[in-house]
Amino acid sequence: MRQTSNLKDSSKEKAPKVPNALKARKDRLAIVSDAKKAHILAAAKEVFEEYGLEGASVREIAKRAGYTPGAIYSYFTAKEEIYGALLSDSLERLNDAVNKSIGGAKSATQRVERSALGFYEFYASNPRDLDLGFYLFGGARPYGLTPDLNTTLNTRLRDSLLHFEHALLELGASPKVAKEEVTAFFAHCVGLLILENTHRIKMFKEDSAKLCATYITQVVERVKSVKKGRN
Amino acid sequence: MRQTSNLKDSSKEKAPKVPNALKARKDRLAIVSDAKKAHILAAAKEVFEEYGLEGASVREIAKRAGYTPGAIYSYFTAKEEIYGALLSDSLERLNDAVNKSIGGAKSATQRVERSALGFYEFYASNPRDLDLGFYLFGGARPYGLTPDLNTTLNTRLRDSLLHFEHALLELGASPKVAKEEVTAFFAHCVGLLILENTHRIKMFKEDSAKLCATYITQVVERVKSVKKGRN
Amino acid sequence: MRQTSNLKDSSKEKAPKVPNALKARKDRLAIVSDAKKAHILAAAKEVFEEYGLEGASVREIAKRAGYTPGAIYSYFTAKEEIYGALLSDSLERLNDAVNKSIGGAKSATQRVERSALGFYEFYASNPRDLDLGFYLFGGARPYGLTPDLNTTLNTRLRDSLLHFEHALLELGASPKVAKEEVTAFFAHCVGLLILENTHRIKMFKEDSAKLCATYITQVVERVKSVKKGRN
Amino acid sequence: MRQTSNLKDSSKEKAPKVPNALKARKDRLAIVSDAKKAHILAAAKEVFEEYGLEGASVREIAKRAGYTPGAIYSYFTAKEEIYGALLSDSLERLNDAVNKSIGGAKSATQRVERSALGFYEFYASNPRDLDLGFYLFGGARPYGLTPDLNTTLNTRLRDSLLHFEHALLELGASPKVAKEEVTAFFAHCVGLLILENTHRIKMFKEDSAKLCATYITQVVERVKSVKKGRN
DNA sequence: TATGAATGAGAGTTCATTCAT
DNA sequence: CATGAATGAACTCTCATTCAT
Repeated sequence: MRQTSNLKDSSKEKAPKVPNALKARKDRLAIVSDAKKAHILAAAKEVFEEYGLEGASVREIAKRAGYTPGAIYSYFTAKEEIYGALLSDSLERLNDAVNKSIGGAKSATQRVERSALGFYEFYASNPRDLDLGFYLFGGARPYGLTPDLNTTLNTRLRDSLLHFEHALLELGASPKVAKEEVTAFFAHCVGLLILENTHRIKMFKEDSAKLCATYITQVVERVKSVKKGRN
Repeated sequence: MRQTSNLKDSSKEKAPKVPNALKARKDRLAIVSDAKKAHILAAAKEVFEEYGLEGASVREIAKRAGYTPGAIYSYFTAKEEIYGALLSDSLERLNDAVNKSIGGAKSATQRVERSALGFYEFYASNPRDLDLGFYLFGGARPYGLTPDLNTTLNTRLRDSLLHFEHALLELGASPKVAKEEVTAFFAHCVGLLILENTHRIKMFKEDSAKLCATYITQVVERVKSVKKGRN
Repeated sequence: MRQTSNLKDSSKEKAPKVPNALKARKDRLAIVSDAKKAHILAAAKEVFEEYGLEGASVREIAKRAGYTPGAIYSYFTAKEEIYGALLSDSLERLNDAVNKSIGGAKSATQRVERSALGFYEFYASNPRDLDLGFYLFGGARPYGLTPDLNTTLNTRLRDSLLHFEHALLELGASPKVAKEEVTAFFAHCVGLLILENTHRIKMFKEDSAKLCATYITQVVERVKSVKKGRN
Repeated sequence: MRQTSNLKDSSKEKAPKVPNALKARKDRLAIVSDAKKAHILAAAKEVFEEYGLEGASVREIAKRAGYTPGAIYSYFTAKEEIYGALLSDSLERLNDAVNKSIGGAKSATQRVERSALGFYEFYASNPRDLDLGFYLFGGARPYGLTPDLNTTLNTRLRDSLLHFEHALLELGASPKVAKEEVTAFFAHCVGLLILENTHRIKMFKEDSAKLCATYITQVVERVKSVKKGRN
């Protein structure tokens, strides 16, 4: 969990104005608080997934975390804040996953493929995060996030696709084409994931992972062929 | 609105056993009743769109339609029935729109393009229907529709894409490929529409209608080239 | 059904002020109305029995009688009036049953036995009437009968036990003893019937009809022995 | 009120692992909670008596106890649970009353008389408990008590009459006769109490307490004379 | 007479949130 | 920090009754 932490980077601080003993105590408390917060968030994640955004109740979250409802408000000021924290954390993990996926890629083509697949696979194998992210993708009613947080979250989502865009450029796509392909890929992904995740895909009896791979291949081919054409 | 009407075609009836006056009165009442039902559904559509599936309340629907909450239950037996009626109607209009779009198509290629575009454009230009259909596409928690209705609705959705599938076959696609392309197109569409409709697409600064057209062109090319390859 | 009828005894009327034709028409209408009323009451009886006094709804009564709820109010001014009519009718039938039971009794002893058994058996074999009568016996909340009707009904109930009282006197009981025995018998009956009718009697694994017969025998013996003692 | 208490006997505890302060606080809260629960139950008892089982509303109970409706649900999970608690408590007090009544009885005859009278008098002097118990006696529609609770309550009711049955055996009655007499007495009691409690007894102008005493005397005589006959 | 529509009150229950302790 | 109690508003839905037609 990577929600904003109470912990501060304490290195390089000199001439503390607050006595060191007091400070240490504060840090200790903050660590404990963070751990409890994370515990509540884990419970909340389950509940949000099980009951949906509106169906989830603070009562249920509290129960699952082993608290009374009131206690939750020591850590979060409102139900919506919990959702914000959860979403925030989810996006961090998405970016981590994409970064890791690109890891050892040796060619531009590989970078294109792995960044795209990394994105898809994160959500395919973490359906709960798809549910959470749904608000961002547009499926759910806005949920009262602060405009600031909203912007931050959108940026982080965009970030997760930057590697893909860069790799396309590397592969020879024009900036315009790259942007178009990123958008189209994102839409395609969202569509496939939704269908897959809610078993609605069975309607068409297809395997969404395979379809995604096919789509990525097509993107690569398109970009390469256009480049070749220009040469 | 196409919900099952109380009206019956009364032309060509001779020697009525029931006095004409009575019958006429019943018809009149049925017309009024249908109109009122439609009026409530219109109000409900707004409310569902504004507040989402779970956020919408019978109270609000009633208020907007100019009724007390209890009055709604003269027309619908439960909140979910309202949603069902709305969704049902929406899918009928979707099918109408697709049929109309194919209308004067002169070639298989045109049939492919128009059936796909017809689907896309219906939702692009009727965002409220996208919201309604969302349950079917998988975005929201299931909403307690009866299994029967659920099946019916899924079938109607599938129907709206059958023209596209048939046209692909006509164009030379194998049944397998046709199915895959339908699924992929559907996913792509859903993704684009969601992004477009919730203004999330701006994030990528692209025009989703254009992207859809591009996608359709690619489908046509793919199918044609595969066919050519086989020849 | 013996609810107050619209029919009037038209014999012995001379010099009618209203033309005969009109009168005949009125009578005809009244007969139809009575029949319909009776039909509604029959439906109501079922409903009251099935759902209890408070659980019964005008909607349900109307549905079972093949009417819309509003139509009921053409025949009864309120739900409670239906109950009153039902109760009234029930008591008339109770009195009929007791009278019939005494019919061919040849001795005072037989009259005691048959009047008591007649009372018990009416309710034992018409459990629905027991439910109805329950208000009178005290089990249910008062149900808004008019004081007039209330008095009438109480009187009719009392009437049904007068034969028993008279027979006891005949058998030699003093007026005081006769009254006490009537009251005690009534209480005993009510208790047994309730237990029997609601299957609560099984708790004690006894047969209430047998217990009632036993009780009546005891009454007869008591009265006879007291008389003998006095001689 | 004897509903399951939160209080635990804390005497004789040594070396508490939980700090005493905390424990004391918990106990204090539990006492207060119990008192409040009792207070709500008292209000509920009034309301149930005034409006009957179905007429009583959670809103009214809350108002009378000085709460908002929602607050009630901190103490009871459903309206029916309130009724169950009330009935449970009532039956405990009934058993207490009967036990106390038998207290100093010196002979079998006295035990018969006192156990029966104890039963009668409990309800005669606690009319509200008669109303409550009515469901058990069969007067009202079943009220959705859990089958478990239902069984428990029936057992407790049966318990309250066991002393009477045992005393009859002691007096020389055969097991069969004892059972019959218990059942008959119970029915007689229920009948008398209902009549007395709803002032319906006035109809017969008799004193139900006197009638009950008379009935008990008769039982004793019957059992004794049968025994004598056998000797 | 009978209908269908509508009302207004009220039912039980759940909820996010607050707050004294 | 955590609790248990409490609030007040909201929820879906049902009811007896009225009334124009």
